Amino acid sequence: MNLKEKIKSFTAEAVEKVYGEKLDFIPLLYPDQKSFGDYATSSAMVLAKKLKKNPKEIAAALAQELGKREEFEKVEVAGAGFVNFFLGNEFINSELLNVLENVDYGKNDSLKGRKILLEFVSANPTGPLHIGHGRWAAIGDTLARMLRFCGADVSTEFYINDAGNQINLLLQSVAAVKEGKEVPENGYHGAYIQELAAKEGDPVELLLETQKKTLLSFGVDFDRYFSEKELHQGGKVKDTLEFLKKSGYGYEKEGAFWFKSTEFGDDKDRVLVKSDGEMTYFAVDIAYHRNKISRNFNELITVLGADHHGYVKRMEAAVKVLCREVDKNINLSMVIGQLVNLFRDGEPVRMSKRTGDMISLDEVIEEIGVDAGRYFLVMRKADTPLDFDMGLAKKKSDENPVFYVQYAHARISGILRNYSGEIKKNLLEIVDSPESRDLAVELVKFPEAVEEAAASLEPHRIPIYLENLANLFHRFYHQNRVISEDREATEKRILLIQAARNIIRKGLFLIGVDSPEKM
RNA sequence: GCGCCUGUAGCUCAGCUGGAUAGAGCAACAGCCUUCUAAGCUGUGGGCCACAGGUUCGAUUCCUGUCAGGCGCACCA
Repeated sequence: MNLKEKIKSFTAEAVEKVYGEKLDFIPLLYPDQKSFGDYATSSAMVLAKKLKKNPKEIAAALAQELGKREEFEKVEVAGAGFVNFFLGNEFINSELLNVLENVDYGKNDSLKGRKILLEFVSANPTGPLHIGHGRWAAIGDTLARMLRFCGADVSTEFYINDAGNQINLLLQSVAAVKEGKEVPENGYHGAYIQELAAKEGDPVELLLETQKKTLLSFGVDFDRYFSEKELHQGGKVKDTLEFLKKSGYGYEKEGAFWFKSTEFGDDKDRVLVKSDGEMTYFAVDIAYHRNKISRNFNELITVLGADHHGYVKRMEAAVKVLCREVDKNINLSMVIGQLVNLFRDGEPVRMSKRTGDMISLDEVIEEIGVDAGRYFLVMRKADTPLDFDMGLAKKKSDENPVFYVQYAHARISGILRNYSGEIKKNLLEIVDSPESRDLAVELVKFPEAVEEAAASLEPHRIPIYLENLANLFHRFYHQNRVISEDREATEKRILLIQAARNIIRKGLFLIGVDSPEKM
């Protein structure tokens, strides 16, 4: 159990002990002022209504009870009825020793038993990946790392749309170039089509290999690349349509076969088989999800570009129907990633889909590097559009947050290189100044920061945590000389910055960014 | 017209299932390197949290409406 959860349960116990009441939710927050402690709860205000008592009185009684816990130096009542918790140095110190001894501090089993299929990117193999795919890749891969860190069993998957209309258009476009003819109006026109035409082999395979290579160079690999073609070949799509028919959620109308998604809140029913006998993409995707479910996952997560969000409702509907077949309740979560606007030093970078002259993810990685790329693409909440300035990402200055965090790591590494000596760690009280305390408390909050980020599927919280941590380290560094004549102080500070380095490394690892020893 | 997302400092954004005087970075201004990396630190200025109602002891947070922007609304993928 992480510290936050622990304090919540302490509070719940105190409430029960003093008032015999059970609260279904304990609000626990980080106060915005230092004088209000490290954590605070407003439970007394919630209880006040229920018990028809003065919130301050309740808070006082709770504080009295909670003050007995050895984790706290003091527990105070403040304001209209807040209970403020101040962590004790002894407790902080003992937690720091855990950080030092356990390289995987923060690793937990809060999501143990959850078998998750995480699908992301899933680009059509009809062209090179662009910056948007980069965002889904960075978000998806970070999610996978976070969820695993919290004990979930995660399989990552890239669904290859290697069948259907778009593929035909691609093949026609390449063939046209080969024969020296005009590319069809609705075909693909990018420069890469020319390159493909000059090469031997299946254009789809070639493009897929290029995409895989791009992703690998971005530090993103998948447990499985799932081919749409295989679904068709195995007759799985037809089976699925059969099932839908039997389930009562499929019906024939005007020569087409429809899915009754309106039963589940969709705007209209959706066509699965067109009147010309062709299956829609949606039909095939239902078959894919049926396959996912048959593989015994108990949770499905899909990272989806905002340009496909119209698709959410119908897929949720489909999964509900599919669940009935196996008599299980499988949750489908969609993480919608808003689009990326690319800039170069404030000027928008033109992206023309029609001519295919889009700047590719490869070019972006080449220009700004993997670290800055991944960092920038996960640092914003997925549901806000991202303004990505390549000029800024390249800058090695304080405008650039990724360097700020990495620099903290490099600085610590530099100090540690300068120090050689034994440390008797169990004898020491590490926290010995306001700055060291602030830094230490932040380190101890790492587990709950990761757990909350994972539980809410919000990878952007990791960079935010790291920037805050790096800031606290830099402040500590300026106020407290680490290596000095004072041997005891030196040892304490070495331990503290070692702990900080462990956490920064782990945090950067979770977003797939390197931790340089030197910069 | 309908649906989803967004609207917080000059700019880019945080704000944890409703809580205390709304935060950070950048930009601006003023300081700090004979000391472990100045890619850093300290300080100052800067806000009707888009707007209007509602629920509540308490709303940036929840509900309704309005306005603005993004993205979707096919027997395309």
